[in-house]
Amino acid sequence: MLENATPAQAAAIEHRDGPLMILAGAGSGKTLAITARIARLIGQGVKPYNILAITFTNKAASEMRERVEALVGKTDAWISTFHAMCARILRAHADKIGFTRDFTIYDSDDTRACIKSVMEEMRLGLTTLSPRGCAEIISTAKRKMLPPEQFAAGAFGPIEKAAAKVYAKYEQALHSKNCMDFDDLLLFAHRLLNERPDVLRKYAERFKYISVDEFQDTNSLQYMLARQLACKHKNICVVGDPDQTIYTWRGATLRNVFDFERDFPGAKVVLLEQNFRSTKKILRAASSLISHNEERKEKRLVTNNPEGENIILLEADDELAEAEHIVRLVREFRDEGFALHDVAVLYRVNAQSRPIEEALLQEGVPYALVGAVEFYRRKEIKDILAYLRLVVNPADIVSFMRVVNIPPRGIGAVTVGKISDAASREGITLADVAAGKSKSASFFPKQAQAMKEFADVIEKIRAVQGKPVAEMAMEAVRLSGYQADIEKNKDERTEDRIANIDQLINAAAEYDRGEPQGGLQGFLEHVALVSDVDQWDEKADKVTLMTLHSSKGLEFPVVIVSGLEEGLLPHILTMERSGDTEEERRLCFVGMTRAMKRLVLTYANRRAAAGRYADRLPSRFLSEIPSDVLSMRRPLTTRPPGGRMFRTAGRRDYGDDEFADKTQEPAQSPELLPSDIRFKPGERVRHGHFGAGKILSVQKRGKLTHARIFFDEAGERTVVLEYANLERLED
DNA sequence: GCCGTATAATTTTTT
DNA sequence: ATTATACGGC
Repeated sequence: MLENATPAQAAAIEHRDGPLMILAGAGSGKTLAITARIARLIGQGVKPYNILAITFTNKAASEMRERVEALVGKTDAWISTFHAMCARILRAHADKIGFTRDFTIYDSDDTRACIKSVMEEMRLGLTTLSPRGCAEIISTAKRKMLPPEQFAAGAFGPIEKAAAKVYAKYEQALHSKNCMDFDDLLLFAHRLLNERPDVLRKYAERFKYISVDEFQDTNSLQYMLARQLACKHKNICVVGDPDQTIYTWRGATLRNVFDFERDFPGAKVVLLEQNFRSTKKILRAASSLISHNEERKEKRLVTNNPEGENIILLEADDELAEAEHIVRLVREFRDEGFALHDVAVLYRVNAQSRPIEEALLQEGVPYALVGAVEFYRRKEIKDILAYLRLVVNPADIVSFMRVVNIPPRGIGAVTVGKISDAASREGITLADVAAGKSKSASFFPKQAQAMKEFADVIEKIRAVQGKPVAEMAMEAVRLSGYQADIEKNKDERTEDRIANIDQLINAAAEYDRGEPQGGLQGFLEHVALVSDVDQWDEKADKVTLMTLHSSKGLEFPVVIVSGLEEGLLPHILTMERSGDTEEERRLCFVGMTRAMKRLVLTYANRRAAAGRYADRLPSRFLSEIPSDVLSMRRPLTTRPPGGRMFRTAGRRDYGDDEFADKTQEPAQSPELLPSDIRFKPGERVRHGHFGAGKILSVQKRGKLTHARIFFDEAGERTVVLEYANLERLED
């Protein structure tokens, strides 16, 4: 490998001891260099056990592992993301920070759900603060390592003050339920290493050689972790390209790059400036674009590659036409001799994939969608996983709330409220309350029965623990009633849902094969951190579709960057602050520099957003590319404005409805009604959900009795006395 | 009290 | 267009 390396690459690969920073331009072979260096260290007698390599994604981690193992054979080196590494360390030492080793990891959806339920419990008006916004504020605070009290002290304005209160309650909720969110993984790992010298010593001594890839996209907490781990041997190698910083919205900061030289005096700095990937024209276009960033250190990027073809600039009427022309171009490239797997279509937002998918489907061109609605976040997948998570951690409140009434078993919002009240009042888990262990709560017999059945389902799945995870997953699908529910309520999504569940079981079986010792706990962690099935097969002959963000670190002979429009790239939500626009430019730069031989840029004059069409202007980034490397390609065909060639979405069948109605059973009336519904106006009562109030009026309506009640906190409401289970209060 | 339907609100990128 | 919430029915 050294034979073919440039002097700069060789310097990076041959560097052995002491801190090293590789500033590597796009396509300069940085991943190759870092992999070669690790392989060389092992070849020189360094034990893989003493090596830690941090990558940005799990995919990158498994690729690096494959490359290293291809060179030196199977290894027990740690090659993973920061988050996976932290989870591994924390599992081993969970007791030292007040958790147990089977803690649950919340992804961003779980986190939001948890914050939402905390806010509801606090009866906080959702008008000032959305759960989403609150989650964002809390995450930012955590990344700055501000605990709730400190954040509260510095909170400014009503929104931050409210968020600070939620933050404190949320932390409590997570901790008491043995759960952690993504930020906690980093935070607690840092705290553990900081407060326990014995633990720090163990890892700092073990990891004699550390490398961090995509260093430009690490946040300060991650950098601190890396520094802690490198404190003993100081053999840390960081690799990055400031021009490819595209995750500042997640806390990434270039300060790490500047701090590195300060924190590791005498660090060797290697610049990789030769590009081995792209043609001269592609590189000229990308360089010209990125030179428009003002907060940037000038960096050269040169190549000995051929001049290459011009970049195709494609204008389309709307996103449907854009998609059709993309498909047409794909066929042209195939006729030129490119394989389908040579082609990638990149876009700013996942929603852009849909018209492109439809066009590819229409023309019978196979494609692979990377990312998108991540597999493990699909509804039915999360439902099944929630059952499995409850087996491992019965206190997991988010999973409990998620599936306690999925499939519907007659446990609604009010009952759920009672369950969570009882749980926090008595200090027992939600699952305990469902199993009937609460002393203080009272439920209708129907609800109590349903809860018991739910608790039994969890117990029955637990009984299969120890068997392969795939079998447990199958049991969960069956025992939960999910399978029966899907078979009963058939609709147009049924096939998809069944396919997804099959895929989940496949993924579990694959996990069982790869990690026979991992168990359910290991599988759930894998799922929480991996976010997508590692199914993207580069060898399969398919066009690849993915976001610009996910394309980082990859390369393709042919790249089509779509949607170069003002408001989309740069994205509208980033256009207010100029710094953010610079990040969008870097994002565009990342996309363009994925291309080896051919590059296509596309934009549409109109695009549907939120169901409505809006006119679009070409992106400012297009004007920053020299026109002599561009070839304009106008649409070959046009169609009437707004006209659609084929649309299947939104189609509805009404014909079957009346037959469906006949097969439906009549709704069952509750088998038991509270005996005493004789309330009169003026009486004070207590309601399970709305609290205390005064009856204004009572009115018989058919078989049921409606009462108008003024509640002290909830205001005026109408309730049905037969169902409301009111408690009479003395004046 | 739960459930189905009508209405309103919402759109970035990912560990 | 899709998804969360509000409302009314039983």
